[in-house]
Amino acid sequence: MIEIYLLEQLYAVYQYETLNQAAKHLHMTQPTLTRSMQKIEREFGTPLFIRKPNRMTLNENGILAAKYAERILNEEREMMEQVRLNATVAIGFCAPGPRMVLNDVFRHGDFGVLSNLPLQSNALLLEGLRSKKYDLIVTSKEVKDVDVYSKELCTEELFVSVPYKHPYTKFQSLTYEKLNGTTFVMADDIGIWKHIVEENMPDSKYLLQDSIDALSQIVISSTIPSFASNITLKYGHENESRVYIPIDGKNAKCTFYLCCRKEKKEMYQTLLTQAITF
Amino acid sequence: MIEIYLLEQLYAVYQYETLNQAAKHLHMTQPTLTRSMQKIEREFGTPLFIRKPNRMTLNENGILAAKYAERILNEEREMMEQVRLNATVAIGFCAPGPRMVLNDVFRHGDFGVLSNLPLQSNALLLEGLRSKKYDLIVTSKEVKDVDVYSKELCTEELFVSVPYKHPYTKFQSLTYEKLNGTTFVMADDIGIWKHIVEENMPDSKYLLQDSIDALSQIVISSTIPSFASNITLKYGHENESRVYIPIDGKNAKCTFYLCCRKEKKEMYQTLLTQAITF
DNA sequence: ATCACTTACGGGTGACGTAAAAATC
DNA sequence: GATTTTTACGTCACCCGTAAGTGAT
Repeated sequence: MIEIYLLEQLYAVYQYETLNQAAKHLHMTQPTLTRSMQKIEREFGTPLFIRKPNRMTLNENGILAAKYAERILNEEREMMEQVRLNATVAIGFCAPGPRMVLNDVFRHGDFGVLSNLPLQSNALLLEGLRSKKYDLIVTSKEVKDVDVYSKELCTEELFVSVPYKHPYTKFQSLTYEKLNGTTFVMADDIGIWKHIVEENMPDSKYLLQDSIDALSQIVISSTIPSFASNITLKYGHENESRVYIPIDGKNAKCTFYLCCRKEKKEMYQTLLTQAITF
Repeated sequence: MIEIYLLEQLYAVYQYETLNQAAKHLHMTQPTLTRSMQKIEREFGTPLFIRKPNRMTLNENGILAAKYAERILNEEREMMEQVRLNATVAIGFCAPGPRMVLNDVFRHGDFGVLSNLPLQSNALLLEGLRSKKYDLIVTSKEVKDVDVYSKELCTEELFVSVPYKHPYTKFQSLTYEKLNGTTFVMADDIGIWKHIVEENMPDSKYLLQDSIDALSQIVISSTIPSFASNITLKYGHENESRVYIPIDGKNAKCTFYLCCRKEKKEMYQTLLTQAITF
């Protein structure tokens, strides 16, 4: 039995011609490769190299072995890809909050791999679910379609994030009316929430950030109010230098529903029940 | 990267359905398999089994992975076979002595694998060399064919082996004439030597043994004379309870020649020069 | 009680890196 | 002197077996 790691090393030596070069590409040292090549020869029970004091060349047999190695490595790569693909559950989201929830479920559970697709509107999600682009979708409204099984997943509640000395910190809670007109910094890609805040605070200005890193930087180093939620706070996006104030009113809450095609209900049964954490 | 040994174990679990059975066939313990299957799941990043307290079943994904594993294992087996085959040098011998010599050379040198073919007469060897059944042959006569390159390999000298108190032990050396009529125990498969001793000691009886083990047993536990040679003695077939007496005369020596087709002389150059040890 | 799997612990192999040597260019 | 391969040495990971534990039949 010749292990994959040896075949990988043999193939690298075949490709890069010297142990030195091969070692560089494999991110290891030459002596290790020397030993590996000796081991491979021992296991085949036949020499694969023509050895001269400072030159090592694959012989006819070594080239044959290297070509087999290439085939096997490709098969192995294909196996990894296909098995992972087969295990991937495509879930469409309308907001980043529920994505955090399910990411957490997938990380700790036994449901395979969650593919990371861009956020979409409820309508597009439902269309994608029907066309099997998605295995599951998370919508912000209950779906009453006969072909679709849906179940409440979680409720996200909006918070305003401000620095310690900000005037808002004297309130226990806030409302959209009070906040309307305030300038916020927020991520661009937050799905449904963008419409919600823009509709409820039409006079506010929103400094949209493409990258989460950029947003974090600005939140840390400025006094501009920002948004958070019970979900983002739970999953470690809480900032020590900020105070989080809940927003009252039913428009500041959003309940999400996890949906699948009815015929797949069985398949995702465990997931559908286990995912309920809020 | 999933190593071959893990794929082998996964495939065994697929075949034998329980860890218990698979472990038995793999000659290992269940806990080891448990850990291996956990490791494989970690490396794929997705579950491959449906786990119940005392039952583990491959899920759809696990079956897919197991089938890939089977393919890769077959490829690996094919690689081993083909590379070894490609490295095998088919050598035909007319006697076991030179085979020991070359076996030793192949064991310690870099010439690949020596295939173990039955002993043949010089004529059949030469025919086999021409028809490419053999890459090399070892004959007991120099070959003067124009297509064949031959080189002296070694000279084997015959000894008689007798127990310590045997009457022959008073002689420094013996001759065929003196020995003729003696009963010997000897291996059946000793090629040319069988003819040599039968011709030179026509009145002797030969207790032929098919297996080397049987011969050894008889040599150890009886007082029947037997044969040996400078070569068998060198390669560890010497017996503490026996005395070895050389046989005089040119018919008790045999010089062997290593031959290849002339066009292959280059290829076996190193071997041809390095093999000369007697 | 037996079976099937998992967890905990300890040991030995071996894969790796570092250092240094040998040999060629 | 630079490059390439090999050898020597020490370390750490990990693969394995033993023993004990959990849960189901």
